Amino acid sequence: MGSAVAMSSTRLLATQHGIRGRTPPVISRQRARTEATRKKLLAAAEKTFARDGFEAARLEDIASLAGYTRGAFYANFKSKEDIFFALLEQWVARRIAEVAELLGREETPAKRLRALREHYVQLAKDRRLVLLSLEFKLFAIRHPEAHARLRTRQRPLRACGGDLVRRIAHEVGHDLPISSTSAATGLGALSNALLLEHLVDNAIVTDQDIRFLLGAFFDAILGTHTNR
Amino acid sequence: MGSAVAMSSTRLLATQHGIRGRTPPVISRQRARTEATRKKLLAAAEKTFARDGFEAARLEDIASLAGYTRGAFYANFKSKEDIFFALLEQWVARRIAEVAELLGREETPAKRLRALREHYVQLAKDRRLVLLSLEFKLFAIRHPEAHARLRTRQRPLRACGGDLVRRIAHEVGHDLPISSTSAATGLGALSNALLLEHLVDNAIVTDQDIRFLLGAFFDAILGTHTNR
DNA sequence: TTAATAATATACGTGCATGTATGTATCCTG
DNA sequence: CAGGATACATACATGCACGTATATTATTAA
Repeated sequence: MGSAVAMSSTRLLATQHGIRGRTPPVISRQRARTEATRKKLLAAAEKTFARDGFEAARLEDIASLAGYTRGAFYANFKSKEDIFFALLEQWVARRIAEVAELLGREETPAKRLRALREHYVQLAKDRRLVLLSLEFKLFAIRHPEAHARLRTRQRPLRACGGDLVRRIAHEVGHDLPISSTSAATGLGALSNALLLEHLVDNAIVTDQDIRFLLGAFFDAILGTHTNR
Repeated sequence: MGSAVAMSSTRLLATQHGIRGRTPPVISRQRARTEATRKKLLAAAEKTFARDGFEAARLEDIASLAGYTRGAFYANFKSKEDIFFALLEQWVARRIAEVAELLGREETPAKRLRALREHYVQLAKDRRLVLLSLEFKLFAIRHPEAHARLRTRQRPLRACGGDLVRRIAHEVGHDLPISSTSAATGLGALSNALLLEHLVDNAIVTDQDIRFLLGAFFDAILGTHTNR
């Protein structure tokens, strides 16, 4: 909708023609529609993969959850693997943005350190996030031909998290005893694993347990000794 | 083959009759055969589930890996779920035995503490173990109707690990800041998670990283400060 | 408004893993 | 050694998710 502006030129061809009162939108409605359904399909795939796992997930479910049939799916993606990889890219991009945002939010180094600590605790509350990242990892391990590709996509995220940890550790004058990337990966790994245990048996691993264990691990790695 | 002999008393019926020189085997050869194939099938299932995951695993593969066809499978198990649960029980029993064994091996409390520490490091080297326990957990999370059942089977193992940790911590005079069960579960969780990360990208999480991170976590929880 | 093109739905064919039914060999009883 | 039972294999039926081919609806251009 948007009565907005300027000749459509769907792609390269800027078809000049007598301008009139109502100028066509820059982006054709068709393209907008396509992108919208792609997003809906990706969102639906995210939910479905997290709920059922990659193997058990049915394209039918993904499409219908997005409000379409399988026809729409195949118009946008080649296969289940295809949308899986597309999801991974979206995922990595989002999480990198999230990390960057975290760095800029707090003012003082001490506050940033606390924010990072809290970040890992919060990470352990996002069920979808844990299950999805598990699917990515399991897929990589079990599909040698896709392993390299998945690893390559994941690495920027690892590096990004590692940078964050290194920077914050450096700010508070602490030397990491291992590579910052491993440290960040380790923290994320524990966070994921604890939520998983919590989901399996929340009577054995409680929310407080998670908070405590993650905090202890964080302090052990970043050499800080905050309250508690 | 086996020129052996005589009365099998397959189950309860101790058919008394004139005893002869060679006393018969208590277990009939048939039962022995059955148990042998069950074991082979379970071993094959263990490999297959770890390699492909529960969903992708095919009964055909399990059977053939064990040296049989699907006929033998269905003679011993009702379905894929059935062997999955059977595997879980075997698994829990074995790991509990393993933990008990660990406790009795070392002499002094200090040695036992070190052995426990090393135990978690070694845990992070068993690929099949990690992938299988992941499958169990994911299955529990994703199948509400089976969740309670799986949780019930897992709990003795958790309790057992918790006891071990508590006992050893107590021996060296340390008070655990959280429940011993959570502590043990947390340690196991980190161990699993780190191996998983290592399998995904062994350039980012190296063997030394795993050893260091696990050690740091262990010391943070059990309050010890051993060398490196 | 109409013709052309893109987006999505419907219909159809196919493969594959499951489960069952039946056949065959091995083992036990007497 | 014969008849019956048990362990396993082979053959068959079914269902289900996938992928493709075709039809229908929405959008754009003239």
